[in-house]
Amino acid sequence: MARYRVGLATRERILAATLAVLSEQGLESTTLKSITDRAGVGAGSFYNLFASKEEAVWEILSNAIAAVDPDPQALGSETSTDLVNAFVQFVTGDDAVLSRIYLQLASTAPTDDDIAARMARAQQRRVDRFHAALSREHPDLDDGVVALHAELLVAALTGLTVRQGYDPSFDFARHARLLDTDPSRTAGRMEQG
Amino acid sequence: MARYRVGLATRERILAATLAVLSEQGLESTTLKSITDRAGVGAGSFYNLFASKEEAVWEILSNAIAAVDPDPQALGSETSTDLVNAFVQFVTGDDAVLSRIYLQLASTAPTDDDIAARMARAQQRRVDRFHAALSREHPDLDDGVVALHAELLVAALTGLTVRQGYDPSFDFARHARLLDTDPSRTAGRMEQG
DNA sequence: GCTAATATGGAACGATCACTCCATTTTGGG
DNA sequence: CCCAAAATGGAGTGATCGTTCCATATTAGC
Repeated sequence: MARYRVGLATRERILAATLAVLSEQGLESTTLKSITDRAGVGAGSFYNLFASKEEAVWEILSNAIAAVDPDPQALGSETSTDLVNAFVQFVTGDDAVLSRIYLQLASTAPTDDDIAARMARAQQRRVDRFHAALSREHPDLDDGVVALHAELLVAALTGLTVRQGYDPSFDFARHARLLDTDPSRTAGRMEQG
Repeated sequence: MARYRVGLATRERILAATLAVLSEQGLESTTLKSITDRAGVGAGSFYNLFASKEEAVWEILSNAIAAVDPDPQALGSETSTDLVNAFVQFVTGDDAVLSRIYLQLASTAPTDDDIAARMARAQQRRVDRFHAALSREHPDLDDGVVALHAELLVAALTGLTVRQGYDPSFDFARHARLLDTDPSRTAGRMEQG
């Protein structure tokens, strides 16, 4: 759509405005008007560059999620602790509000199949990362056990994010770092149950 | 507001319709029109009985949350396993959709102080229950450790609920029942960290 | 510097929403 | 049976939303 230099520059300004509004006002208050006002741009310009409001929002969120990757090349050097710390960074770092928006989308997913599919993919990727790291740290354990423990770990981190959402004084990092990154005991419970 | 028999009956019909629409269509699609159409009632009748749409929705949600209580009189006889099972029932039982709506509200809470306060109270009550049960089961452990473990347990359950939201094939009950209800190892990690 | 492609702002559109207003009917205590 | 209070349906209100349309201005290849 954008072919002239001015157009590409405007596109960047709009994306920056979208990030700013999302961070400061949350998903619900991120209206087209709030974005275009912030960017100092008319609605016509916006729709000359984006197919829909959703497109701009997704572009920001995708970038935010990808940005918190401790090992972008997937070299297999990251530990489960690295991954927990990356998650803590995602939730408490500079763009913390985006993690809440991400969560908000996850909760509305059941209503929207498209969103549900995107969330499922992102979640699976994250669980796979934990799974791989845990396998490296505990090569002796059964793979099914490790996979399950990875699910439980990511779920706990997600749940702590929810908790943090309505109680800003909650010490997310402390709780996150106290989670169990050793699947051994989960293994014990599986045999028992 | 309602003083005649017909009015009270209409009130019940509206609440039943609200529950039905919430369950079948989710929070976002629960408009005033969808409620009144389902109840076979005009908007005027609705506002003769309820102050706002929110009032009806909250009445349904409060009931749903209260209904999944294993020990309503708080006699202190419930175990942590009872509480986990009650949570499983809340998420996978007949009114399962309500747990997703509950979660959806939790995620939008940061935007709305009133909702945030309600959610914080409900969450605290749940954590306290787990805390009390765990303390009964492990009277020897430090209270701070048990409190922290209760937080982690409820967070994990919440996270698994999110997971289930966008992947209906997820086996919530299995994962929930494999969570660690023994704070001992958490205690170990606290000393270490 | 000509010109077609692109960019721009903002009025206008149509849909949706929660809620109000009110003429009319129904209720039930005395 | 009376009649004030309560109940009722639904048209109407005003606000907000994403999106479209279009006249005008700017860009950049030639």
